[in-house]
Amino acid sequence: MKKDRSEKYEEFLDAAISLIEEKGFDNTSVSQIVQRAGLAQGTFYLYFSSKAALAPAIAERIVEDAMARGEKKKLNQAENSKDFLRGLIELVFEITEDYQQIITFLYSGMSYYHSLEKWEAIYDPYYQWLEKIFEQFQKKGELRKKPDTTIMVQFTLGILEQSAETCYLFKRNNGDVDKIKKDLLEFILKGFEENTTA
Amino acid sequence: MKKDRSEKYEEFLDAAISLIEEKGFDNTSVSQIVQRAGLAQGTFYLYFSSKAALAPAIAERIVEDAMARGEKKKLNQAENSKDFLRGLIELVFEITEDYQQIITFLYSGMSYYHSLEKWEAIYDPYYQWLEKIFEQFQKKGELRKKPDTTIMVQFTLGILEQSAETCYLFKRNNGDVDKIKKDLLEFILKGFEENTTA
Amino acid sequence: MKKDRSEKYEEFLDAAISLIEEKGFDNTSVSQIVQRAGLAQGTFYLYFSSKAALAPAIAERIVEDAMARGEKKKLNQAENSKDFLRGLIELVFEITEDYQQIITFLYSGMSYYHSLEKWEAIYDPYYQWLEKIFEQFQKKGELRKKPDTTIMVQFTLGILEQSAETCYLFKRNNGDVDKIKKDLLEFILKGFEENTTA
Amino acid sequence: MKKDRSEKYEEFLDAAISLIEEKGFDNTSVSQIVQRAGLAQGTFYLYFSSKAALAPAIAERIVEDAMARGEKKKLNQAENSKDFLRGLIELVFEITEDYQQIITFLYSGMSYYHSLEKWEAIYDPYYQWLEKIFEQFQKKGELRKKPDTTIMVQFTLGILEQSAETCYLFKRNNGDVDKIKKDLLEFILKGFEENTTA
DNA sequence: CATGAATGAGACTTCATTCAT
DNA sequence: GATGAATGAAGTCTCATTCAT
Repeated sequence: MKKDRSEKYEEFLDAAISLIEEKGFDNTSVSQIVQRAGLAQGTFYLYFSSKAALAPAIAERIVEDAMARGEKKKLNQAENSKDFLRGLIELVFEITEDYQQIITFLYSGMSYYHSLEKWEAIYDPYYQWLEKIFEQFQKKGELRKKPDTTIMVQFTLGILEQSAETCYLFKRNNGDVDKIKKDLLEFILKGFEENTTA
Repeated sequence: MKKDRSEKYEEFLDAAISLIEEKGFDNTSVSQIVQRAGLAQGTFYLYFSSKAALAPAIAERIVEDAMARGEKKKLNQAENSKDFLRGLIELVFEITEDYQQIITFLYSGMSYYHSLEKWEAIYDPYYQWLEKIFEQFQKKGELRKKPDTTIMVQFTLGILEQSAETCYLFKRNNGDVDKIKKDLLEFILKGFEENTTA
Repeated sequence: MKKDRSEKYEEFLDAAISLIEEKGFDNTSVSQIVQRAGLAQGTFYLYFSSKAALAPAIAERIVEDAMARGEKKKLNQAENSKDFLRGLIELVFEITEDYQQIITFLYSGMSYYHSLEKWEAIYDPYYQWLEKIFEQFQKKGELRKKPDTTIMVQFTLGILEQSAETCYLFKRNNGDVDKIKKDLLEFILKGFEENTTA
Repeated sequence: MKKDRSEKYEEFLDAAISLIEEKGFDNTSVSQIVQRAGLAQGTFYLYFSSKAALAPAIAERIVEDAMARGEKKKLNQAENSKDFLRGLIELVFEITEDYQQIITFLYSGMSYYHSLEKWEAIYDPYYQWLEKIFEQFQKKGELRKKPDTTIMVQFTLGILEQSAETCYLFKRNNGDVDKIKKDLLEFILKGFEENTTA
């Protein structure tokens, strides 16, 4: 089993992600995955030690995708915290729309299939990257210093993910997605912004 | 299949919840459930039409439990919004600690096993109950009017659940749970409180 | 378990026959039968020692029904062999139309569920009754003497049942049922009638 | 699932036929079949999509067997209609002796497990083959023209199958099987033969 | 007599994984 | 490396039958 992404590794991952997004992890069989990938049953086990090994691989893929999109959006070059947050909101909503089911599965599958350390290692770069940006704006004096950036990232991602999920899962608030985003922006800013009124 | 909660219905539910909490839904078999419940295999199907029918039943149970605990905590009689939120934070953290895995499963199982309408019907009383309390404090002038209570509840529950989950799943912030709760309180209040400083 | 036909005994039999006719014996469960009969699960076993005990009871019912219809048609008072056969053809087609699936099941279930002697005892009155009529016409000189009446009955019933079954099962020959009946009449008469041409 | 008769496909079919012959279709389980075939449980489903898929496969096998035996007997090269019929009687009795229970099951299982069209397609070659032979003798002037060959075949097969079944199922007429065959021959000839006496 | 909740054996089927080619 | 037929354990669910009320 090689982990350095070969062509077939990626094909299996693509197939797996699209199937799990459609039917959930447990309702997706290895044979469906290999069929969609157009490869042979046995070949799967040349690239993944087991079906369960897909979970961290998928998480990795999503984290990388999120960061790539964030950099394409030039989040770290945002002029001010408001613009940055606006971009982050877009990012989280996009990712959630694309990987909704997968993400929820990843949360539920985490503890059973793998060690938590493994998961933390996977998500760490993403968190670190965001913390760094928050720090920038703290230094610039746009954001408060009190909850440290770890917490800020945690809270921000928390509401954003949950809200995006609610938006796409239950299609209530339908059409008002933009209003939700606006409310979120305001809510988070109020929570973290330096009191500029004083 | 009778759904009016009989003694055995509850026994099956107890067994199912504890097992799913331990191993996840798909890794829990009906035979394990009946074994833990001390009943016969066939009896299970007298109370649940299928294994999948457990999901909404569990959700119902949790919602009822949450509301019962909330009422015991007299959340709706809180003197001010700060006390109320403090209580709500406690509530969400407690529920999450007890039902952590189950809740994540419920999110992931929703779309595959049942209609969204069913889920909304189950969760509705809980949301309504909270919205009503938020309204009280809006009327008292303690909370802002702008994001309507639906959104307030959604955001508040969103960060609380996500944060509690993060706390208990990854045991980082360990010991600092109290600090997290304090930060959450402050963050939410800043986001929704009427500017009393002016 | 009483075998002398009580009201409930007949109700179970009615329910069983209609269900088996719809879905076959093995796809019909005792619980479906009691439900259609409007009685309780346990009550079934007061009237039938087991599900398998239905088979001979049903056969009995059909044989009785066939003979009752035959007597109502006054088959034994037919003026000549042609009229008699015409009536018999009608009878077999009617019975087959009403009990099609059941009859085939009875054939297939015979050997597994019960002793052949039991079956012969059930069908015997029917055969005897027909043999007696054939004899009348033999004595009158309308039918040949050579294949004895046992064989005549066997052959006649054989083609009639098979043909009726084919007509109703495969709906080919559709509409031509009358033509089939005419052909059957002619065929059987040619086979058994005394050569009146000489 | 491959249907092109592989070695294992035939092994499963052999095992299934012998078991069903012994105990009937519904009393035969897939595990018994695989056990008798000496293969694994899962392998069965590589060759048959379900247990029900056995039914048409078995029918196909029997039809092919019947035609192969018929050709070996050179039925279509019979010198006259009498010889042909004698051969056909032998054939039907042999087949019925070998596949007695199976054939009855096929009749009863037809409607529940599969579309009638499927069944007709399976049996069609057999009927066509026989019709062609009957036609030969019609053209030679040995058989009457009036009931068309479709009907002739239907009637002939009808009595033969029913009689053979009766012979082997109820073992009455025991020893007299030859007499039955003689009577059948005479009966059918009388029914279809051209009046050569005139 | 009648009831119907409870039982538990057993049926069908799926699927992750292996291994000879 | 790649293949895909074969495996057999395990899962969900049904159902004939019993028995306490």
